Amino acid sequence: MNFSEAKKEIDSALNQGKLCLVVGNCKVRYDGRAASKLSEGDRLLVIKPDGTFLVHQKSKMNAINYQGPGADVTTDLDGDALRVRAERRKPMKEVIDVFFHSLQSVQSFVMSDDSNLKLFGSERELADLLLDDLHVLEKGLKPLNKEADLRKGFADIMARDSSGRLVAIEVKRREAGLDAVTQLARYVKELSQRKDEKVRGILCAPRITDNAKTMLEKDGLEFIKLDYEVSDKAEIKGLEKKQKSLEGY
Amino acid sequence: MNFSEAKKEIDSALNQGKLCLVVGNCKVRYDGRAASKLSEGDRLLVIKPDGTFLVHQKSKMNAINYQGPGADVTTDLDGDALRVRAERRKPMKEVIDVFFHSLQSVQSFVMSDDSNLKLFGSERELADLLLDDLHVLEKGLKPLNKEADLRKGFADIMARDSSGRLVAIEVKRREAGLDAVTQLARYVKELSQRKDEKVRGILCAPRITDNAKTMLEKDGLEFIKLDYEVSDKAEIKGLEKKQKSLEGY
DNA sequence: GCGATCAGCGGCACG
DNA sequence: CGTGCCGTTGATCGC
Repeated sequence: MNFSEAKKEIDSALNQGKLCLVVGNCKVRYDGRAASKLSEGDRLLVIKPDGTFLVHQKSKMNAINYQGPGADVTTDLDGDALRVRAERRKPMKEVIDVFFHSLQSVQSFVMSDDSNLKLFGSERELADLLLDDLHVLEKGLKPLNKEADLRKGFADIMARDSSGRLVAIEVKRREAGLDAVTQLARYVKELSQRKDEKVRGILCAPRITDNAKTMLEKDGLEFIKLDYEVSDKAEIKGLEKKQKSLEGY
Repeated sequence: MNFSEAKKEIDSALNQGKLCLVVGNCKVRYDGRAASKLSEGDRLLVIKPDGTFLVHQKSKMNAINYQGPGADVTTDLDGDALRVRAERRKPMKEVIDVFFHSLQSVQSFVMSDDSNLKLFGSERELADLLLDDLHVLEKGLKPLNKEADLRKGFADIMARDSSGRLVAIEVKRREAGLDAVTQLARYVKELSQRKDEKVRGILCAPRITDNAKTMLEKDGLEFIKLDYEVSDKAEIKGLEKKQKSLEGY
């Protein structure tokens, strides 16, 4: 395909707010938050109407080079190559240059789409469901306001147990690692200082790594295994108490 | 475009290890780690030779539905729609069904590409550079990374200061938030317990949020502002000591 | 707009 | 293989 035709096609697509796909052999250069070079190879370039700019190789899920929504895309005939540039200034100045040396295809499409994804099984959804069934965790647990105590990030669920102690509950939709325990520990620490009372911390997840469990126990926190099913409607399938509090350290 | 022709084209592309692009109006359903529904709209489907399966809407960087490398892709004429399915069993059973009701384009391409990205400015690179210039952080700091202290999760750099105290240094390539402080605090805590001596913790980043700085100071940790430039070769531009130790808590 | 956190995170490196 | 953690993380939500 001819470069100047290709340039026209891309420019026109950009102008009309169409999705533009370019396949060809290219080099890529990026300079911004980091910097990168990619030597010649066949790639797919996707340019979306919102400025999204994706350079895909033949494997892997993620684009090898990219620019998010809001990028300014321009084209230029640069000697024996067609240069497509995506530029951004918002977080900081960033530039991607794609130098096409040969083209397999340039196409553009009108994309009409008003639909939003409906997702089931998010952490938020699980926490909401659990809030309505706190007794499955422990008898006598009474929910407090869900997330209002701290402004700078706090536990998913706050509650009081049957003996009146404050309980911070962190829900994870997948295996909990060290970071999850660290996070809960921070919440418990800050809360107990703020409220000047002992606070329990419960981590709910379908699984926990060995290291995380060790650290959690050392910190006097608790883990409750919580499996769930997703099927149009996120549902809590069951749970298994595995670890009780060690009463401080 | 005709569905049965499209099916043939896609099947052939899959068979020959080509990149396949499909643009058309479709519905999408996903069931796996979570579940989702997406009603009709125009989308781009990218199928890579390694099984990568991406459904892109007209905006945003990330695919709205996807399957990673290793997915098994099949097609089926399903009444008045062309169904393209990506199935995976590896982490767990996951299925995406894309139902095309009309097609704008089906194309496939041979993709020859042996190049790897050269990236400059990664955290690892910054840490390595800093390791060779520890004095810019503080006079008398001596690196001791060869000890390879902990296996599972540890500070980027370990050193000893002029008075012989152990120092854990965490490098962040971007603004440090609460999580970065929490992470460093965990390292320092574990290390001081393990080594049975007081350990200093230094966080190096171009910026730190207010909350994070507050927490860091309360935990007796230190922050050193560390700017850098990336230009073909990651370079440490300068630094600014901002916060000194508060001598334990 | 900043900040904290989630994500079907993905990907990598190391044990 | 698990596990920790970085990422040009991106995207969302609350303030």
